[in-house]
Amino acid sequence: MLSVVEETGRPRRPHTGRRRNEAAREAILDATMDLMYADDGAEITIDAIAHAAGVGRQTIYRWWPSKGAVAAEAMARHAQAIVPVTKTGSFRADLLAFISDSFAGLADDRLRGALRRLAAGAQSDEHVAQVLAEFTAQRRAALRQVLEQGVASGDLGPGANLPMLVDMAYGLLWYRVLVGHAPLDADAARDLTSCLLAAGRP
Amino acid sequence: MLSVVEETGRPRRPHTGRRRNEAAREAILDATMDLMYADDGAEITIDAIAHAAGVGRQTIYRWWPSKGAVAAEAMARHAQAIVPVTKTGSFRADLLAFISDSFAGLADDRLRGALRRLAAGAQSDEHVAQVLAEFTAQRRAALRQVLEQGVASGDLGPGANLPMLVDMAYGLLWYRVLVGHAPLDADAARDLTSCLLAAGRP
Amino acid sequence: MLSVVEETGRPRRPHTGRRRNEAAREAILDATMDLMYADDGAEITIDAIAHAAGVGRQTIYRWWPSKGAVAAEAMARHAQAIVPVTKTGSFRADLLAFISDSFAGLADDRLRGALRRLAAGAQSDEHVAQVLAEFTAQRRAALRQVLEQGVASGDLGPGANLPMLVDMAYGLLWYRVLVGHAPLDADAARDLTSCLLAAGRP
Amino acid sequence: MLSVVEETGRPRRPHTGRRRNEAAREAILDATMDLMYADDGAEITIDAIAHAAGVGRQTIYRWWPSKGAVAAEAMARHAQAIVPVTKTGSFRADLLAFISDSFAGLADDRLRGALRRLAAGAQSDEHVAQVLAEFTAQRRAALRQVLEQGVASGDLGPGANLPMLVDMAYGLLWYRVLVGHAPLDADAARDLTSCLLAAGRP
DNA sequence: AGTTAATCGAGACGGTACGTCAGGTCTTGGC
DNA sequence: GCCAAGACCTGACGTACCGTCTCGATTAACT
Repeated sequence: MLSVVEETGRPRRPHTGRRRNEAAREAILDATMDLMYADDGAEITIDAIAHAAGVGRQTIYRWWPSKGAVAAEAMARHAQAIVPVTKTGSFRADLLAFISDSFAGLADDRLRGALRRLAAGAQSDEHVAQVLAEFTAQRRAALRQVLEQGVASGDLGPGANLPMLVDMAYGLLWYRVLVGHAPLDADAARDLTSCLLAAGRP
Repeated sequence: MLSVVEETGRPRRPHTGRRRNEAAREAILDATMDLMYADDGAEITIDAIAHAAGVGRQTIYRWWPSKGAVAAEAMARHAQAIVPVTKTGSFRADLLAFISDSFAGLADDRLRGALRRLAAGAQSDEHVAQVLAEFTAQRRAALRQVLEQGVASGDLGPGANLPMLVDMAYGLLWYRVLVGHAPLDADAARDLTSCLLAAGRP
Repeated sequence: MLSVVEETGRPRRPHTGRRRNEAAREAILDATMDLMYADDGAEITIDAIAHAAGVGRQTIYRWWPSKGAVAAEAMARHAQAIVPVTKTGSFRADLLAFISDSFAGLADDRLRGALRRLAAGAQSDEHVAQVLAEFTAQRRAALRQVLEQGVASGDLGPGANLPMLVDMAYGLLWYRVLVGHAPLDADAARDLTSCLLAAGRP
Repeated sequence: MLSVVEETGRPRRPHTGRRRNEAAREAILDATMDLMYADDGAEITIDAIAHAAGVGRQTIYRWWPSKGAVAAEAMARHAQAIVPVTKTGSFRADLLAFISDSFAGLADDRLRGALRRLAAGAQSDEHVAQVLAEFTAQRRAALRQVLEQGVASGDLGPGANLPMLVDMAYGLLWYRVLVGHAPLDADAARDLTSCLLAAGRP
């Protein structure tokens, strides 16, 4: 529909006067995500975000304290429960499904790239660090929920150190994502599942 | 007046003519480490490294392809034999010692900060990524060596998935370093050791 | 505390937003002229201009294509109406006055130095060449105007080759400025005037 | 002859031990002239000269105090009486021939470029200035010699201001070379000759 | 209905760091 | 001692972003 898009391809947002323009805000977050997903390894700059969003730089600085804060909010918007917890009856099958799904999602180069940028950004930007912390906490909680089913079913011992098991699992995932020395494929998912079961065995 | 040091306090390195000046190389790496250890949060600049090392910028660019590569090599130089493999006779004690020592080294905020910078830099700089890969490969090899003693002693089963165990251990370490949601203290070392033993049990 | 000048002594120019800041432009040109007039023989640096003008380097690059172009424009600004055309009634007196004034202005070492830099710069910088061309064209036009009075009064023949006379006059001037083998004093002005009159005689 | 030139095209000069290598000296001067004649407008660098001459930079610095000094000496070597003084019997013809020949030599873009570089370099390098002074003095002497024939023959008056005529002639030449606003063609030579004759007429 | 006020896209501004280039000095190893 | 080679320190270059500032427009909210 031509009325929304100029021939430059830039959406011509309606002015909202003296109230914040939500369309601009979303354009900024969308553009930021696009850039984080981009696999060209290019550094993300405020200029690039502003230009991609068709926005003035000042509009970004008006609403976010730092580039990391923008990236963080953009990531947080997209970090919704990617891996739903399934229940098949068999604990091992449930755990394997959870881990396999988690790994499978990371087969996408662009998503893996975004996570790497997120982790890297968190090391120097407090806002990003917070988003990473919340994001990983959600994931840990989800996995822990799965493992607690294992305790309930007796597949794991009552004294199993669940936080440690969770951290070992996600530790392996992030370690391989960030270092890249080994894949996160179906075999890895199976092996990790076995190790976790053995480590938590009664 | 000392013959080695000018009144400026800068070591007056002897010129080595048309051959690479090893003293300059080491001054650069030392200065880089000093700056990485500095926890003032300041970004490390090529200018800062050059100035601190008493070196021209071009001398850095001549030998390293990027700032990250310098930092990486500086890190690698200091990461030698941080954790010596001990042998006490008991496999569990050896493994616990290795992990405890590894964790203990990371109690230093500045070293942890350097590792975080290293991991973050690896996500956008290919040269840093390579050094991180080599560095972590060394550490994995060291841990694997320890675990193989466990296989030999029968504490671990002959079919234990050693690469997976190693990645789980270092995964946990890096995960907690980079996310910071849980400590790497003595309890964590003990718990991790137990989990690894259980996961690799015959 | 003065409202215009900070304690650093730097004029705190008002920001003009998204429009070019004329005050900055003039500060740049003024600083450039100051540096060109400085006879310390130091090479003029973009950094030096920017610093002296209290301006970022990029602001210079934004508006001028090369260092020479800045210098050229700075020169051109100061070269306005250095030699006013006078009219006394006697053509010979007018011509002598014009030439004498032109020569007298070059008695200043610093102005002569600036012209030498201008001519030298024009040989390798197209932008400077253009400014030099325009500047010299203005001067030639002024002299030609004087000579045309001579044609009108009959002191010069109707077929006098005015462009050649003009070029001979300014040629001598520049030749002596650039080579420095002979002075541009009152005697020289008188002799040149005589020669021009003789060469253009009816 | 192939024994002198490597396949790289670089002359393999014989080493002269602890005595200065004249072949190297000439290679440097030749390379410098080649670069000055080059019409690509590129700045001449010591590196470029050294590389073109197949010489170490130090060998240049050992024998010349500055880049300009090299260029100056190189120019001086080639500045031998380019314009021979002819004698046809007619003073006007002799003068026209001298001026025409002088102009004709400057039809070559590369020679004109070299002269422009020479004049430009003289403004900031004392050594080049000296060479330019000597070179132009030679030319002025040659032209003066021609004009003195005119005085002897009566074509010029006994009180003709020869230095002024000479400077007007060469002034015009250099002015047009350096500013480039008008050509140095046959017409110009003829007009200049006429003006000089008129200006020096008894 | 007119005034005020805040947002928006835009882009100039003063800076800082970048990576490159050239200058001039120094040393090696061969002759 | 001269020469080719090339590393060294220095410093200027032109570029990329940063975060700030102002503009003119647009519109909402308040007279």
